[in-house]
Amino acid sequence: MARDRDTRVDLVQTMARLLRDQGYTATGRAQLLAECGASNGSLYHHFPGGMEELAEAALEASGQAVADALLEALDGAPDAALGVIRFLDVASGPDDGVTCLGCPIAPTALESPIISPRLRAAAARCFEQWEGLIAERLRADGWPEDSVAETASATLSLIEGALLLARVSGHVSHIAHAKRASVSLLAVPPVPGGN
Amino acid sequence: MARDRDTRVDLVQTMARLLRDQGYTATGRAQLLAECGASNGSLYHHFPGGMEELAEAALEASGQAVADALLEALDGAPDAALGVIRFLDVASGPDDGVTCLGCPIAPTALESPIISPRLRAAAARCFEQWEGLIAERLRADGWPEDSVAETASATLSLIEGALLLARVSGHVSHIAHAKRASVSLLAVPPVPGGN
DNA sequence: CGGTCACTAGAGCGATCGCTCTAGTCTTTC
DNA sequence: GAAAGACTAGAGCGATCGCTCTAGTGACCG
Repeated sequence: MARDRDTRVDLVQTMARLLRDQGYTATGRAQLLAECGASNGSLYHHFPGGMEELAEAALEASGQAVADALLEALDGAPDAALGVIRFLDVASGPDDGVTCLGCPIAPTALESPIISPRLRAAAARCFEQWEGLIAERLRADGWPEDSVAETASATLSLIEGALLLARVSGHVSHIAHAKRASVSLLAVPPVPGGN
Repeated sequence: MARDRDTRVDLVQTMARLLRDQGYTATGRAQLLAECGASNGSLYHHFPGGMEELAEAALEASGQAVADALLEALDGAPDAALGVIRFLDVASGPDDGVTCLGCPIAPTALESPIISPRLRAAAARCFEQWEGLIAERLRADGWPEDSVAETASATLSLIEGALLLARVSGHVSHIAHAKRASVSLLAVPPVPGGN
């Protein structure tokens, strides 16, 4: 059964990479099969639902990988802001000063609402999970409950936006700017009611 | 030649809407022509470069529309943070509590780097312009020059990320959270007048 | 009036799309 | 060794892709 696992994993990982680089619609079956060396029959054996089912599996795999990285970064940092900074170091990919891989979910997420409700839901689950991880850390740091969800949401927005801008513009500096912004965003929590 | 102008404008506006809703690759020629009632011949008369040229024109139109809204919001607000808040009110679209139209550039921008360098460049120009408008306002508010670009970048990241999350999740609350975050992000600059 | 030109309508092209289906090759199990 | 089942290879399907091309329409100008 080793052969089976390999092909299936190959399909998911290749699809995940293509979704990150160019989104769902732009990823044709022919390109996918060519790049991972699988055959058409294998694809429909492992994923009877076709491209959409494979894409969903790929989104889930990417989402979990990001969640793992985020959790590790947050756990290993003295406070949430430093955790976010550590995460962005990893998430922005190998730094060649120009290319930023960006979020593996966002491209598919943005085209999904009309194209495929199924993929939209999968993407939404990823974002929700990540936001939950950040919120959890804020709670552990003693943030007041009524500002936890709000701050976690804004932090994730900042991260996603920075990855988007960095990737499109080719300027990794957007990531650096987001890091510093996260410090002021995640400064010591204000007293409840101070707004 | 009013007829000419109308068809051309129709094409651009319909394309802009489709790009916002589903991105470039997912927008087929047939759908475009059906939704704006133009014929294939008209498309290639006005845009000899085909779908890609039309998409570039649509991105530019959308980008300018956003720039206009952003400038108006910033100009009419007492400080940058309130300007951003005003802008987000407009940019998130008519509020039905669920749907958020989102950024008209982002979907195409994210799939463009590999698909079409031309569209990537057009999208990058839009983001650059918007960031410039925010930076200008910060300068006018007396922000020290060495933090203007950085803060403008982070602010745009926050905006883009919030629009993304709101659209994918269907929770407009992400927009509200970004508004409050922009307040702490755009709090009074360190040393007014000093450098 | 006839000529010119901007514009539109839409048939038709080859290429590619996602997918189905059959035949074949493995590994496992008795 | 034979049967069974998991998996792969790849030909072929109808539909749709972006695009080219020709014919036709109507407004303007001499």
